[in-house]
Amino acid sequence: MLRTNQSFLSYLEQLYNAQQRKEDIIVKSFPKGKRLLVQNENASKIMLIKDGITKCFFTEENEKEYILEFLSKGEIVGEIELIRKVPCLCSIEAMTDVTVYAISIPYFTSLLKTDIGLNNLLLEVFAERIVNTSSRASYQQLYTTEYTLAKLLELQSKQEIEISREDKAAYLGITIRSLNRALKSLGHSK
Amino acid sequence: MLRTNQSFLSYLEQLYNAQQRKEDIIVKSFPKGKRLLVQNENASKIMLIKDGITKCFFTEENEKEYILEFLSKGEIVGEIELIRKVPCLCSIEAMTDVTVYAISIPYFTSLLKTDIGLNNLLLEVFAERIVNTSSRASYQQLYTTEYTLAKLLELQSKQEIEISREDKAAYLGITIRSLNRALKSLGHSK
DNA sequence: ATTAGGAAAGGACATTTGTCCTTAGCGAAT
DNA sequence: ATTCGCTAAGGACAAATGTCCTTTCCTAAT
Repeated sequence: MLRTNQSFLSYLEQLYNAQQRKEDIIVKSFPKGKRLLVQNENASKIMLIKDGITKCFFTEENEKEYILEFLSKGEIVGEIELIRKVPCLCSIEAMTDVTVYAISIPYFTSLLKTDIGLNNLLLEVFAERIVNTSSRASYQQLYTTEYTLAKLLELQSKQEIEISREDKAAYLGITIRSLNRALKSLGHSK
Repeated sequence: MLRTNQSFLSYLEQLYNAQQRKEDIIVKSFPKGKRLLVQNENASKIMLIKDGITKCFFTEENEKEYILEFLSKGEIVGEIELIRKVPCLCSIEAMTDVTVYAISIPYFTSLLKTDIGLNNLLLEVFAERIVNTSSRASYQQLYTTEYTLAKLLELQSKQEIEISREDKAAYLGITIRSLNRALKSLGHSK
C-alpha cells in the first residue's frame, strides 16, 4: 500500500551524480499539502520521490476522491502520462514534506529509447502496479467493506504512515459514514 | 474493454518469421472454453494472441469471479508473472477459438534484456493497462451500477463481442440479480 | 470556568444490493 | 401436443450503504 522502490532510487541517484550539466535532473521540494501533479494538467517533469510520502488519487466528476496508492521513496510519477502522451490521470499530493528528483522530459525520453536498464526497472514497477491495482479492484468489488478495511488497517500498522479518516474512506471508495460504521463493528471505536 | 494491439502483433509476426530454429516461438490453438493460463499455476510460455477473444479474470476465495478485461489480437499474457516471478495472478480463458504465438520463457527473458523495441512495446501495453484498470476501479467504486453498466453496454455495442450475462456481472463485480435490475431500469428488459 | 463555533460522530430514514426461493420460459423426449 | 427437467428471471425480505440532520466533542476566546 505504501509503495517504495529502493533499486529505482539508487539508479536515479547514480544518474543524478553522474550528470555534467546539472539540468537534466534537479532536486525539488514540495511542502506538505502541495501537489506534485494535478489531474488533467500536463506534467512538465517526470519525478522520482527522494523522500516523503504522497498520495495518488483520482477526483471523479461527482467530486468524490479515490486513492489508488500511497507512494514513497523511489516511486516514479508522470511516466505513464509521458508514454501515453496524455495529461495527468490523477493528482499526486504531498502528505508530508517531499523532495523529488525532477527529470526533464527530453532527457527521460532519450533514456527510454536507449537505456535498457531503465526500461527493465520501469517494467518491474509497472508490473507491480498492475498486480496491486487489479487485485485490489477485484477484492474491493467482491468482498465486504469490513474485510477490505481490516486489510487496510493491517497494512497500515505494518508501516509508519498516519492515514486520516478521509483518506481511509477515499482509499476504500466509501463514505466517512460507512467507514465509521465499519470501524465500530471491528472494535476500533476510538 | 476489448483490448487489441496491432503493433505488438506485427512485431511478433516478424520475430516468428525470422527465427531459424522454429522452437522459440510456436503457434498454438485453444478451443473455446479452454484456459490459456490458470490462476495460481505457473505459466510455461508467454503467449501473444494471434486470433480470437479471451477473458482475463480473477477467481476470489469466495468463488466469485471478477473480469479484468477482454483480450484479443496482439495482447500478451503471462509476461507480468515472468517479470515478477510469480504464478499466474488470474486465469485467461478462450471465449472463442483462439490461436496464439507461444514464446519460450528463456527466449522471452533474453529479449527483455536485449531488445529495447520489445521493452518499449511492453511499456506501452503496461501503461495502457494501468490506466484502464485504475480508472475502472475508481469509477466502479464511486458511481452507481447503472452508470457503469451503461458504460459497458456502450463499449460492447461499439465492438463485435457477445458478452453473456454472467460475464457482464463478473465484469461489473455484481450479482446477476443486480445486473437484471439495472438492465430493466435502463430499459433493456429483454 | 464558561461559552461559542466548528468539526467529527452517530441516529434515522431511504436507497441499493445480495440472498433465497418461487415462478416463468424453453427445449428434449415421448 | 404434453410433460419433464433444467435454466433464467423476478419477488420478497434482509443486509449494507448513502444522505441528511442532530448531537457530541474539542478548541479557543473571554
